[in-house]
Amino acid sequence: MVIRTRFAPSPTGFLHIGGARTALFSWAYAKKHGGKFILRIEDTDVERSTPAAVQAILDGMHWLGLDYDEGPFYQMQRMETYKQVLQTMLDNGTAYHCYCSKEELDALRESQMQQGLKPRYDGRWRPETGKTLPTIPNGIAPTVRFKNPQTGVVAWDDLVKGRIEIANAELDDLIIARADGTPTYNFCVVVDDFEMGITQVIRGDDHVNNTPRQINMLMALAAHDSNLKIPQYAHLSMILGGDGQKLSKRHGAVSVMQYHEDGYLKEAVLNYLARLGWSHGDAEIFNMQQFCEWFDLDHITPSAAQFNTEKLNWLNAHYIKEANLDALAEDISARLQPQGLSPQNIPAEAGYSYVKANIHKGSMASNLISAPDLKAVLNLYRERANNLNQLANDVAYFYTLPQASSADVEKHITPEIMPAMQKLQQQLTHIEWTAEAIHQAINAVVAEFGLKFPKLAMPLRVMLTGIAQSPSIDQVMALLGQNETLTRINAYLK
RNA sequence: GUCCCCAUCGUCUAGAGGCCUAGGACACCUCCCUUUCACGGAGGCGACCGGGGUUCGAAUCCCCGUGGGGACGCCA
Repeated sequence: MVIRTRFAPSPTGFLHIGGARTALFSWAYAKKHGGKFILRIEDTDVERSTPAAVQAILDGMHWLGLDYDEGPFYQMQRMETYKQVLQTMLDNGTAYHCYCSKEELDALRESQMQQGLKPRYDGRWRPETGKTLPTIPNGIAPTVRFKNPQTGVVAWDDLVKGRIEIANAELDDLIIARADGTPTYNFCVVVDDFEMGITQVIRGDDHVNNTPRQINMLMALAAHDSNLKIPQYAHLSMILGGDGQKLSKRHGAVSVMQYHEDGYLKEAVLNYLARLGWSHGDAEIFNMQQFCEWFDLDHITPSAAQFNTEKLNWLNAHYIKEANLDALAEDISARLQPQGLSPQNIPAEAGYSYVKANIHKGSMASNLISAPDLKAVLNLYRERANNLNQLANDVAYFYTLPQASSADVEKHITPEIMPAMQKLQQQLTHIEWTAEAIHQAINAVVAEFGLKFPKLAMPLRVMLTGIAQSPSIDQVMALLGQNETLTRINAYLK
């Protein structure tokens, strides 16, 4: 049997982290078994569905690389099918018209709640042999309800939660078509999962309660269609926010694209999500190919998982170190643009001063030199970064003049070290511009003045990078370039 | 309220009756490395919700509590 899974989001908002994990698991399950992954947009709620949300979902999936084999299918374009099935059910008596008004239903619910009962439809329009139905009121368009069995139990072996049984007595006759004739969610899901040949329904925990109703409908349909097979169900428990609270629009339910903007690599997000609720022994770091080979439903935890940004950061750091340098440079370059810095677009011959002229409107000296190569810079910095925005921020001083804080200047650039700095500056003018030679030059001055290395390295950091933390200062200088290094030092020597 | 689900370090998890003195990872702490900050390396702290069973033996199975969550829409 060919495995067919689907991801069926409703386009009422962006693709959030929970939806992304559901999609990831469905996708991986299909990949693992050489099956098909189908994308279906559940847009039957005309009020809340928007084209923008559809696009947001598509964008999110595209960013993560969750490609689908079929679809996207839009339920609103499948109306004819639903109407046909609806008519069939009406004809064969598995569904019926209900003329209750919303007000009537609300009143019913309220009184049931007050009596401490489970709110449910009381079946007043449910046809029964020997029962007289109320008189059909004027001016009320009826809804269609599914005639749910009233006795017995519905049961299924949930692929993550195990066997679940629910008494039919707990279920009422749900509305499957609105007064305006449009079908509702539970009905469309049933028709689509059947017609699209879905073999495993992998979805959120919040659908557990819908499952018995859907199975009942499927069975009603099956009675008239021998091809129908009931899919297997796997219900994923939810992802909680870092504080253990449920994620919601107002509570940290961030769009998956937000992670992109916030400086995360898709590899990190994917790896993190894969480990949230699923495990493969002690494996923590693995790529999607590996994941697809390992993935199974047996190792999904049935309990809810809390989102932990710290661990995501750790994975992000790992993938930044592993990233392809060209791709990384492209990404960082894009993150530098908003700051007016575009290292990759600088004409080689224009060089570094070109950038400065554009940023500082000519306020800097304009020695014509080359801007430091972004890839080389990133290679030096990626080891210490766990976020792309942070990384972009860290390397920005290579392309624009840094502004040191007065605290750092006071602390490190003391009058006492100025003679040594002066000497170093002179030495720097006539050496070969390599990290090694620079290192030797600093060492020589340090020895001559009886200092410790950091005594000179720290002020250099502040002068050159604007802050007191950086990679090896000799390497920074080598990359910054001789002219720019001297220019920045001179600015402090006056 | 009713029904359903869940329960191992702070967090993500391993664990399918003896391999458990409960393993790994993130975070945290200590030390090492060191040219600052990071990276990295080595250690450390730290959990089976409670109570009853079943069994020679239970984190693992059963029951009851407790706690948490979900669902009860002409939303999906």
